[in-house]
Amino acid sequence: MPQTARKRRPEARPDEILDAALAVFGEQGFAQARVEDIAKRAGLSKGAVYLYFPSKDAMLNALVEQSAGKLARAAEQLVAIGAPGDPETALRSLIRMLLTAMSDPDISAAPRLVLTEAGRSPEIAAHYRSQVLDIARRAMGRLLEAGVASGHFRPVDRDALMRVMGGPCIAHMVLTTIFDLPPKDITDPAEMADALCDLILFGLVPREEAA
Amino acid sequence: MPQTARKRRPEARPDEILDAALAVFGEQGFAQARVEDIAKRAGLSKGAVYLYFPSKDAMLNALVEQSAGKLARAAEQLVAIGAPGDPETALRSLIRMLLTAMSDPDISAAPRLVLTEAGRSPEIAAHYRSQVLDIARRAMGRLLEAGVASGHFRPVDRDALMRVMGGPCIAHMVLTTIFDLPPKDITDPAEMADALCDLILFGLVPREEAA
DNA sequence: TGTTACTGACTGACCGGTCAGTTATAACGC
DNA sequence: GCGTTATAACTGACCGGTCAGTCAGTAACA
Repeated sequence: MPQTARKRRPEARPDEILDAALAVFGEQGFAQARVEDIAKRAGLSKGAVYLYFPSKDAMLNALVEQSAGKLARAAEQLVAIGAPGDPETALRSLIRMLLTAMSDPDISAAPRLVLTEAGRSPEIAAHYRSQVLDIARRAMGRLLEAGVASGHFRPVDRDALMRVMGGPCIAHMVLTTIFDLPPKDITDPAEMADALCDLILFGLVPREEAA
Repeated sequence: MPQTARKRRPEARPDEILDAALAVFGEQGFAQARVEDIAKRAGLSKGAVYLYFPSKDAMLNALVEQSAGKLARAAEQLVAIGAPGDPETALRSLIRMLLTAMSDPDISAAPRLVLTEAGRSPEIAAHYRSQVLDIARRAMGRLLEAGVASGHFRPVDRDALMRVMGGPCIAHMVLTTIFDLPPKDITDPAEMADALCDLILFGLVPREEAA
C-alpha cells in the first residue's frame, strides 16, 4: 500500500527534486540548505539526487532557468495582446499580475533566490538577464511605443519606465516577504497594484481641472 | 620604518575591521567571505579579529547597524528641511541622493548585503526595519503630508508612494551592480534620477494642455 | 617584569560529492 | 506461474576539503 512511496519513477524525479529544492532553498537560502534535506523532502537519499543533477549549483541553475522564463513569457504575452489596443489597461494588468505573483511567497521564492544568489553566481546572473530582464525590457519598450503612438502615453525613457514599473514590485516583494512589513492601509495585493498604477499613470502632482 | 604597521591602536581596530569586512563582504558575499581575508585586509591575524568581535555574524550586524542609519538619517534630515517649503524639490533631491548612492558600488555595498542576508538573519532584518525602513516610512509620510497640505501633491497612499519612490532606486541598484545592466539611453545617475522624478511627479499619461 | 596586543597553528564540525553495495523490477526460459 | 539472471534505481557510510572559532605562545611597550 504505502509501497507506492518506493515505486521507481525516474522520469518524474528531476521535477520532484526541483520542487523540493525550491522549497528548501526558499526556506533556508542556498548556502544554508543541505542537499540531504532536499533529498529527504523529495523522498530520496542524497546519492539519488546526484543521479539527476551533477551538483548543488546545477540544481539552482535549473530551478532559475525553469521558473525564470514563466513570468517573463506571461508578461510578454500580456503586453503583446493588450498593448496595441489599450496600453493603459495592459500596463494595469501587467503590474497587477506582477504584484500578485510577488506577494505569494511560493511564487516569489525563485525571484528572491535570484536576488540573493545572482551576485555570487555569474551564470545565474547571465541566465536571468537574458531570460527575464531582456525580455521584460523588450516588452516594456513595445508597450511604451504602442502607448506613445496612440497618444495614451508620454514619450518617456524606456529604462526609467522599467525601473518605475518593476521597482515597486521588487520593493513590495522585499518589504512583505523579507521584512514582514505589510502596509497598514492596504492589504490586498490587487488594491496595492491599483494604487501603484494610479501613481505611475497620473503622477503625484495634481492635474489642473480643466478638461 | 614600516614599524608603523605594528603600532598598537586598539581603539581604532573595530572600525578598521568593519571597513575591511564591508569590502570583503561586498566583493564576495557574506557566506563566501573568509574571516582570515577580512583580518588580512585590516592588517591583522584572524585571532586578533576575535578580540574585537565575538563572531563573523556579529561583524555583519555591526556593519549593518553602523551604515544603516547613515542614509536613513540623511534622508530624514533632507525631508525635514526641504519638505515644508518646497515638497517637489525635496522629493527630487531625495531621489537624486538615493540613486546616486545606489549607483556607487562602495556605498551600495551595505544595502546590498542587507538585501541578500536579511532573509537568513532575523536580527539583521529587525535592525534594518527599525533603523531604516521605519524612519524612511515616517519621512515619506511627512513629505507627503507637507505636499498635500500645500496643494503640491495629491493625497495618495503612503505605502504606495514609498514603493514608487524607493522601488526604482532598489531596481537601479540591482540592475547596475548585480546584473551589469546599464541603461543604453541614460548613463548618469543624476540624469536617471531626473527621469524617474519626472515620471513619479507627472505620470505616464500626458496632461491636457489647458493651463 | 608585568601587561596588553597580537599571532597562527590547530581543532572540530560541517557538508558537498562519491561509490561499493542493496533492492525492486523487468526479461527470459521453462 | 516460477525460479533465474540482468539491470536500472537507489542507499547511506564515508572521504576530503573548508573554515569558524580557540588558545598557547610571542612581541612590544610601560
